[in-house]
Amino acid sequence: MLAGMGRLEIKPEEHAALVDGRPLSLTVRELQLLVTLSAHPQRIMTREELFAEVWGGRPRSDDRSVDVYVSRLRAKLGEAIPGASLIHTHNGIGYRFSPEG
Amino acid sequence: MLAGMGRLEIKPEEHAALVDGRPLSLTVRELQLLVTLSAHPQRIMTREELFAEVWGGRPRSDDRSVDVYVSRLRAKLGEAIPGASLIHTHNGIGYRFSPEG
DNA sequence: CCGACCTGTGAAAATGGTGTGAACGCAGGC
DNA sequence: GCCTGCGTTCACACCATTTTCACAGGTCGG
Repeated sequence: MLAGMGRLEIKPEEHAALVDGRPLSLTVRELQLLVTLSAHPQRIMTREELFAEVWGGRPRSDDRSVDVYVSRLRAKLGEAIPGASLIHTHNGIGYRFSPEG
Repeated sequence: MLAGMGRLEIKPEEHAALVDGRPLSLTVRELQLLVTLSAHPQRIMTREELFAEVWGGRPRSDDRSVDVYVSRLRAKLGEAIPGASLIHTHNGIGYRFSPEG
């Protein structure tokens, strides 16, 4: 419970994500993506769903924006919570947020 | 109910198979196969049927794809639900999915 | 105008999935 | 108990997808 998650709070209304009470410095897009992912814990979300929520509309068929922002998000989360892996890849489908790690 | 099955939920629409609420990390093929098998509980399905549903078309006469993917599926299910044997071999015919184990 | 940052894109590198052949093991018939 | 046929698993080569990097254009504040 203390390991990995429980340390991370997400407050969309305050445009903030906190680790141990300290705000991460996320860009708007990164935060939107984190909010969207974490709103559906343990649920596998397709790129299309994520894109629709964060960017709006439909992604081009070869659009890699979601992947790139997942990568950036992971980098910042990984720095703030070393060892935690909160965002899981589901090959050929999309991504899944898991509070447990 | 708690032993073996009842722990396993299969949600094709969500591209997921859950054990105790947690998604297994199955590949697309593995999931397709599990979905197909579990759609007909207690029914013996031939390799031809399974191949047609998952791969489409007819298998080559010496095609072992179905067997290999059954093996991979069993491995992942066995890890997630130790002791359960959900997929039964019917020699010379095919495979059968049994929720009871 | 300048510098700092955010954003999306293309492309290279890394990772993971797929199907095949071959080795192995088990079950059933004799 | 041995043979034989089928099922199971392994190892590998090929292909697809994901991850990461570098960059160019845009925006905002000083």
